[in-house]
Amino acid sequence: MNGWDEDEAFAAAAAPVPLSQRALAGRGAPYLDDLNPAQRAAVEALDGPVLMLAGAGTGKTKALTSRIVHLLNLSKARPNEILAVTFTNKAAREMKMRVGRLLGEVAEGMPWMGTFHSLSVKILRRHAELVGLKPNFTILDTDDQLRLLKQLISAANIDEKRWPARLLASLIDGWKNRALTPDRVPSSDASAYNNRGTELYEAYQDRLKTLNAVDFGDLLLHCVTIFQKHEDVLAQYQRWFRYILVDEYQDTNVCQYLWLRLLAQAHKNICCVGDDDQSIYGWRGAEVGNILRFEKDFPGAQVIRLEQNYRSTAHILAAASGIIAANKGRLGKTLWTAGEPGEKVRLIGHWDGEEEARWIGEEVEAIQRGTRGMDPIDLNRQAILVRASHQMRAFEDRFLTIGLPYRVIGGPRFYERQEIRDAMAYFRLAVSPDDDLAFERVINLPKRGLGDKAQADIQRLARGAGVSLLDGAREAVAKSTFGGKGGAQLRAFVEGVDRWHLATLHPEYDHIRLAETILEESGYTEMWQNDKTPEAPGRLDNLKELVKALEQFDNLQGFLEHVSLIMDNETEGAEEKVTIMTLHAAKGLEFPVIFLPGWEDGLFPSQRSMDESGLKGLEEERRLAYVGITRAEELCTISFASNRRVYGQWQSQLPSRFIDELPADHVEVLTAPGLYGGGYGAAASVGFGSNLEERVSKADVYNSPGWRRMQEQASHRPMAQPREARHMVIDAEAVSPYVLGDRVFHQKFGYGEIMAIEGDKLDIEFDHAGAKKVVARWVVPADQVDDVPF
DNA sequence: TACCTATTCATTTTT
DNA sequence: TGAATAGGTA
Repeated sequence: MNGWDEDEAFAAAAAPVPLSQRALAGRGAPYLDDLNPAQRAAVEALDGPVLMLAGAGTGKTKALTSRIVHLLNLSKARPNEILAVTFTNKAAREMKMRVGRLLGEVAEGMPWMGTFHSLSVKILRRHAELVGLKPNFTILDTDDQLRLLKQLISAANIDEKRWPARLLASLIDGWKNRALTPDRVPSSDASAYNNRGTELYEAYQDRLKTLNAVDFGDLLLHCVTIFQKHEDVLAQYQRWFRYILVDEYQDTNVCQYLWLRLLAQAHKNICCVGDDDQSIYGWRGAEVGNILRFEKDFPGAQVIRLEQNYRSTAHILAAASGIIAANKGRLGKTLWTAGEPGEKVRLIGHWDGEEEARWIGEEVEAIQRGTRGMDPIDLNRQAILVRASHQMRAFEDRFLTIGLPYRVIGGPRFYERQEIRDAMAYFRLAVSPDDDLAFERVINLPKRGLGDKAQADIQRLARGAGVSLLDGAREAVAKSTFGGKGGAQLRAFVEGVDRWHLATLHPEYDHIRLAETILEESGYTEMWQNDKTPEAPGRLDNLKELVKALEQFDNLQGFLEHVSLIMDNETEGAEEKVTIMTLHAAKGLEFPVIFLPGWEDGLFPSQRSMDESGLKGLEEERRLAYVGITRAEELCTISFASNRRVYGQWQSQLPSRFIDELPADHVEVLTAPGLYGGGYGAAASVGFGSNLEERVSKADVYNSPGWRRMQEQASHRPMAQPREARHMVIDAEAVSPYVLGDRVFHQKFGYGEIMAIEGDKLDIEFDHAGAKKVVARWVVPADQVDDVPF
């Protein structure tokens, strides 16, 4: 973005001239001048169906947002008549922001810009009764869903060991993704889940209705059901949404496709943006077919291709194009750039996974310092993208050892974390004491001496009387069903919930204070404070953050209403760190420097993917490779290891078949130290320049795990480890504040004892995490660990 | 009820 | 290898 156009737009909007006037005034639309011809075509083709095929890094968000602004500018639609759908909250936020910037106003006036799910909630709340729900239905997370299914499974006398609840859950999700209500599940699926899948699906839906709850899949499916069964309702929305825009169309599933098609039928002004080459969520129900079929589904559709890439160098683009060319049935696009050829994509093989992590760590540091005539690139602008999250560990271990700061993206999202869900269950109970799922979740958390048996008794009581579990518990307290400790604690629990609930009834209660009180009085905070596991402090931190998040809402109700859909996990500080994440998580992002490790057949492409989905699976993996490479702006390094520990077993690995698909002209092959003949001078030979030689001394090579292992293999007997360096204490007092035997605390590994000190590196035997080598500044003395007061 | 031990089984995860 | 879960035992 070069900025001047935005300033211009801002200035124009600051004047109190109506948009339509401005459009007519001839000054026109400055945002149009900043578009390339394809983008401009996509922005100006306002009417009728349009498919915008936007390759990676071709400025699709810019086109999309300009298009919205253009619609408004030409008075084609009022802000509330535009439906703009994204998959993620992040994308929705960004779109809002950028439209607002172009418009010079806050895009608050666009109520129908959001994710499929949030928009569906909005619609569903208005018509809940049409699918047998009350407007205040709760949205279950996957955890609740699973717990519910487990109950149904055991009620149906099915052995959950042979037929896991997860299996049923994914089955049901799959049906919902395909917009199949229980009565529509095809007979070909009848054998699913021991022939009882459909039956349990129906039971599950009944149970949800009773609980006045929906799962994520229902949000979309219920809307589709309403649209299909109630023409008048559908017609109302059809009329309302004059223009529809969809982002990431290649990721839509059948249900979302129907949702869109139904809504678009009246005006047929639907613009879908996507890239079939970046469809990587097939396993989650996304149908590439939706985008491939677009022209058939919407006759007369215009197809506009955005092919000029503004992100990556020519070599990187060529490598990516070379890979993706092997896929069949593409709509076809050719990315090009007006920019420099840049560095070739680098390819390097390593002896094993540790070696690979070690090498990447050194590269990251070298690039950070500036290497080979390249300007220094800070850590924030470098990323390592892996196929599966377990691959991250090798890098974490290595980076921890050398003290290279990193951040891991992915893992459980904030609101999916156990402690957050527990706390939310308490809040839910306070707001709606009848929430049985919430009750079940926290009744014995912290432990109140109310185990399975006690809970079953409460269940029976409640069901017998036709009341909620809380009331059942109340009954049990009144009748003194439980003696001793459990009985007293149950009383306290019931009284507590009553008290909290009462507090929420006050029109102007202090919800932040109440939340704190609840966590305090329930003993939940205390539970974690007493917890000695290394995660406990982090969990307390998360709880604090949760309470902080409450500030943005007026009350607990409002918070609960939105949190299941919008809680994001973006509390990353400004600190400089390398990013480690999965390829999936990287979609839509870009970094100057990208490392793509683990390109080995079976790992990437993943064996499982190929086993389960055959050629389709392989092609999706290939698209993943394409996504990975196209994340890189300047430097992309692909690597593989010959040996890797898989489930604790050493396995020799073959380079990924994708590697041979890379166009050789755009790839520079590096030779790793310690690999095959690479040990001696060859370490620095092939095209690598002298930097490596400077960095990796001979001793390093000889000490590298790969070298050692090679020696072992050659001699058929284990080689002595070079132990002396590991256990020698070098001037411990001078360098490190620690002494052998000191107890320390580490954010990730918890408490441990120092076994050896080498400079600023400590060998620590952790209580739970085992022996690790860690840089001193990552730990604190055990007695200085703050008790995180809540 | 709670803890300890044996067993099982391992992708990707926008909401 | 190790995390997660189920089942047995104190």
